[in-house]
Amino acid sequence: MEKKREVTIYDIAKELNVSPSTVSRALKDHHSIGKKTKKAVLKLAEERGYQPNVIAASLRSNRTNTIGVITPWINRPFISSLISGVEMTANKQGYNVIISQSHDSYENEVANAKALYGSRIEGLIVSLAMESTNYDHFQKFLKKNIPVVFVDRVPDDINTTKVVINNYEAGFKATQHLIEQGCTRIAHIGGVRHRNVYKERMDGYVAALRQYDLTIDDNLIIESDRLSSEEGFRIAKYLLNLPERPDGIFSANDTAAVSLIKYAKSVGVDIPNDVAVIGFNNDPISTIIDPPLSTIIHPAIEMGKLAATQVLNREDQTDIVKSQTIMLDTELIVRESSRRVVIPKESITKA
Amino acid sequence: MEKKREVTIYDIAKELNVSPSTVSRALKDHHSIGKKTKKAVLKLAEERGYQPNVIAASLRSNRTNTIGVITPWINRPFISSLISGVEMTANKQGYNVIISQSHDSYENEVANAKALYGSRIEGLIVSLAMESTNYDHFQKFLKKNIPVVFVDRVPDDINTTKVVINNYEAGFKATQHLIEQGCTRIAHIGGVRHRNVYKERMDGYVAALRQYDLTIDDNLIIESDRLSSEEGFRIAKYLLNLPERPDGIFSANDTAAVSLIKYAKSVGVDIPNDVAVIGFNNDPISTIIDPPLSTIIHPAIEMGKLAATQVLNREDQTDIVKSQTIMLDTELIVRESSRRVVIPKESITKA
DNA sequence: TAAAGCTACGCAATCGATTGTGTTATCAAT
DNA sequence: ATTGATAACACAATCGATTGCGTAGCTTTA
Repeated sequence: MEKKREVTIYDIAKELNVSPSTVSRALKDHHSIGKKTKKAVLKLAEERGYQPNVIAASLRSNRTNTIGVITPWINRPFISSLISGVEMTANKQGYNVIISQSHDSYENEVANAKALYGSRIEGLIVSLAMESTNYDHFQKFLKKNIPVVFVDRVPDDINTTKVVINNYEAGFKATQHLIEQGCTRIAHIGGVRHRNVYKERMDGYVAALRQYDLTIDDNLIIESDRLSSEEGFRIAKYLLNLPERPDGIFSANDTAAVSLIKYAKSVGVDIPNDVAVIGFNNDPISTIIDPPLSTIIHPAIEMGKLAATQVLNREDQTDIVKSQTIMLDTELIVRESSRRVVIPKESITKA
Repeated sequence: MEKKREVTIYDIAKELNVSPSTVSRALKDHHSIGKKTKKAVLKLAEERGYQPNVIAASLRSNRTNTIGVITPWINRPFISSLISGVEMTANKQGYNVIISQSHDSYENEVANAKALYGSRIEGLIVSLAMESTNYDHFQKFLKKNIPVVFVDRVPDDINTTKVVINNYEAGFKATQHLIEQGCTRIAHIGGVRHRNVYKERMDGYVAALRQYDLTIDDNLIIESDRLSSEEGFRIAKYLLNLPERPDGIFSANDTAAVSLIKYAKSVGVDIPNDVAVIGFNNDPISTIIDPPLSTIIHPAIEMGKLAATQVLNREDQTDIVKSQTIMLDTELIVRESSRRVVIPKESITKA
């Protein structure tokens, strides 16, 4: 099988008796090329099925038209939606998106960053691994002025652009909602504290309790490093069997909240009347569980689009604005898992 | 801000008073380079933080170490898991993965294929858009001997490697299971017929009915082009209000099945005793719905890994085996949505 | 009519790594 | 001491596209 050589600008140049540079310029619609020549080049290029060699162009121009993405996993509702958003705007602007996953491991994250750096990506979008507390592996991008945008799970001590949701406010709203439903003993199922999203949701939770003069009971604040379905069951078992059972639970994700509801049902605890529950993320499962789970909406696709926009627009820009945090609002979705028939006390004022 | 030039083999060569070719060979552990020279080169490369320019190497060697993926969407449980699998094996072999989504549109699929072709990918993994019935846009890959592997939603008239599940058998098993539970009037919620997966699931369904001498009623066979949640409701409404209501329903995906169950519950139809239901995919929601949904397991991550393996191993291989279909087995998961207490009639023999 | 200004294009270097083809030492063998 | 073999490296072309600079030819202007 003979290798069919690709058509190059040289082939076209030779055939038209012009120079390769003329062909190159004609193809790029350069002003200094005559109309006739331009037309002839375009025509022949079309005929010969000319495909520009982006690799060669990349080498010369030092641009790859590619951005990279590092996320913990890609097969999770929130993250896959986020990546979907990234792909949409990148695609629209003619950029490729290279993905990689850290599996929540620091080592993988470092390895992925290194690989992407080697691939000469022009921008990087990262949602941090659960494990990561050191962020040096991103410095080489910044030093080379390659924009790095963090999304959702972001570091706090690095000077760059971040796209996040207002986790604090969301945590506050969720908790406040439970309070307004008459809950007074509210537990929180949270993630690891060193990860901004979980810390802030908890902070919001604590702040709400404070604002409404409710006691903060450390026994009701759980820190889980997984927030998986299994963890959800384990935690549910613990919380619902406490001597003084909580009457409201704010979970930092839907997965754990759903497991908790399932467990509650299995032991005859009434949701929402015995215990009101609210989750986080608005995963598909939240609408399926019975009773449907109240939750917080994450604008995942939007976040992806925004992150991509940030990365792409940061390019060849002066570094006046080095750091920036874009904070998106969330929305509280009240469903049956937390909607009580009881009228909240009048003493409670809306914030 | 001064542009820091990257360290090249020329820099290293100059500093060591050797030629760039020697540096290149030393870095690649070529045999014709002396130990001392090799060591010196490696040492200096390390010191200077040399990063090989993959673009330049690509241009010369005509290899990009990149594969492309085109899927309808990426934010769907099955597909994101599939991509996750692709990424894992590609990453392990040092390949990048560029993703793109067709949004189930033929036009997008064509555009994506074109873009990826331009990006000089070395392999392509595709799950077809719902719309696509023409596959010419993949021919240019095949002509250039770039491996194309189709996954799950595959064309039937193209000569290349495919990774699929045994949809026919799965459809058969699902239907047979309903029959064994005593259902005699079984409906099927299917997808568009021109898409292999849906056609085959339906074929399996029909075959099972035939084998057990049940009548095939066209009114009970629905073709939906979305199989969305909304469609599920619409179809549920239709099916459950038929004069002769079906007593079993096999849905080609979980989304529609779950909607159907929800609707059934809302109108007081007992699942599984009035109507037994089975879905397809084992989406997370299938375990959350009450009663839990029986379904068919798709080995999504495995399929992704396999597809990637196929693509990567097909390279620089002679084209002896041009076409190959790898068919994976599925598993029937019986949950409460289809488990009846009734003993199936003795007349029913297992296949 | 000569100087100045365009128009339309060609030349050749460049981006870095790779690789086929030399070219020198060095050493063993006769 | 001469030859052939081998080790260790250098040269230079190559992969295609891009681009700063240069120039021939034609037009315009004083």
